[in-house]
Amino acid sequence: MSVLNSKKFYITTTLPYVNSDPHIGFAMEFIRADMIARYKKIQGFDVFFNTGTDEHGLKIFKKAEERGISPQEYVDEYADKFKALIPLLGISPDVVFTRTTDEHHIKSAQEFWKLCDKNGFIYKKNYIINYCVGCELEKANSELVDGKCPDHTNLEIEYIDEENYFFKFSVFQNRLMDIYKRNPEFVIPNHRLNEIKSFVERGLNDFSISRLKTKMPWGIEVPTDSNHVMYVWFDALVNYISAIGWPSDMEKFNTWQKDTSGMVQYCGKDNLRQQASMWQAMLLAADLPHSKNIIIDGFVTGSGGIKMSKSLGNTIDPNEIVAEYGTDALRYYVAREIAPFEDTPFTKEMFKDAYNANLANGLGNLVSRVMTMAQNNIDLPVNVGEVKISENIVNAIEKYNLQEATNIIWEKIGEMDAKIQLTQPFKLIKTDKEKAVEIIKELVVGIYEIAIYLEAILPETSDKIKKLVKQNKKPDIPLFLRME
RNA sequence: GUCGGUGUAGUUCAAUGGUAGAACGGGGGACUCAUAAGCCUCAGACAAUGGUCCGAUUCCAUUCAUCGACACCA
Repeated sequence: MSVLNSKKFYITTTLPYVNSDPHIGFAMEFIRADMIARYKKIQGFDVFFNTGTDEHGLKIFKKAEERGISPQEYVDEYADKFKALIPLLGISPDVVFTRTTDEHHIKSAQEFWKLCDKNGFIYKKNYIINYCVGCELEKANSELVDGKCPDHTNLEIEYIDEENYFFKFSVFQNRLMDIYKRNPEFVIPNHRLNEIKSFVERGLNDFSISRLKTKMPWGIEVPTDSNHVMYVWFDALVNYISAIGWPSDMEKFNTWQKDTSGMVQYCGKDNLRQQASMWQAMLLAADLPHSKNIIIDGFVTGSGGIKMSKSLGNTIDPNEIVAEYGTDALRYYVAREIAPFEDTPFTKEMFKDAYNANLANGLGNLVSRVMTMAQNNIDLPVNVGEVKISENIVNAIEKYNLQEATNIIWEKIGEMDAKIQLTQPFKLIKTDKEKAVEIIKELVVGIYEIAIYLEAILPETSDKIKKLVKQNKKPDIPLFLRME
């Protein structure tokens, strides 16, 4: 199969850290990236779609220890849980799943380290660690309250002096600012670009990129020093290029990183700095091209914008939603009801309301009423012809604004319901059959168009509608049953 | 504390220096092809205070509320 001449597109999610079960925030990110990937495929691009799991680090090591299993057993179990999202969320089956424990990733991360080292951007220095004996964990300065661990205020923080490798982040300030200035769409939405600009503008500190192996054995060994393992940055972030063959298959790498004019990264707002500054500096350090777009999502919150947490009991489990409403219902909600780029509350109540109003009463009901009229009054399937995605939907998706795109589709659904009311083909059929059939045919073409528009958003539903049109048949069971 | 964002109907959002729009939810109506769905229709809002202006929801200031950044937490 020759793909030499077609356009290329590379999109990736962040790799979630596997210290807990998949949550709705990642499900949202995954679904959105999938919609963009599917859309690009429909537009004729060859698409590389990457996701995976971040599986190293002290927290995972400790959790495995607590459960008395090996870290590898622990991460295997979690990798499976995250892989299970692919069918659950209706993700393209050809998505590439990169684990940071994969052999090729480990090699890639080590080569990346060596290259940055060779280029003079890695050095060793002493690093003071805040260690809480109560948590048995290192603490960041920002995690401390009045110099103490908030969970163990009775204990003193121990300051441990150890040697770490550092990355010369500070020298990239101007070059990063340059990227931001030359690429006004580099970070989407714009206010997040401003945020990262002001962060970089204030000046950058080098960051620590290794840990002593004696304290944290669960990581990728630093290739130049077997006493150290890599800290998360030089491990997890490198997956974006290890996934596409760097450095073992440079032809593949060039296809997906250079011919695409850069990777598109989806991430949550808590990942802005890593993706938009640290990772970009790392790419510069390795003489690799920077990313094309970094799309920042808001958080899914509980009712009233309150942070979701297990203790508040306001978390949403994607498994539960899909079990009750189906994959496409969740995809619909993610695309249209959760604001792109901003925080949005998500409650089961809100979900049910949106489902009933727009999927059961809206799309599902429209397909039923149109196809019933078609089946009863037209002998052969309607010739629907060639349908292209409309211009305004294309524009919305180019801006990664799935809400705007789906709004356009639902406007069309509303217009079709209004048209049926206005033209009343179900009544006209008794007096002017020819005219009524003509209207019904137009309606069938209309829902076929909607099916085409929905291909990337609700693939399963899109297929169902196309099939019904081709068979000139009303659905045996409603597409989306009303929920009470 | 410093810097920045936001505050509009019950809810989620939109627009605008000059009668504030929508969707969902709620009330009413006529219809029946459809999942008691769809259509029509009614009610309902500019956080507070001051200022600029002929006129402010929109600009400015202050207050209150809320979110974020201020780095090595992923």
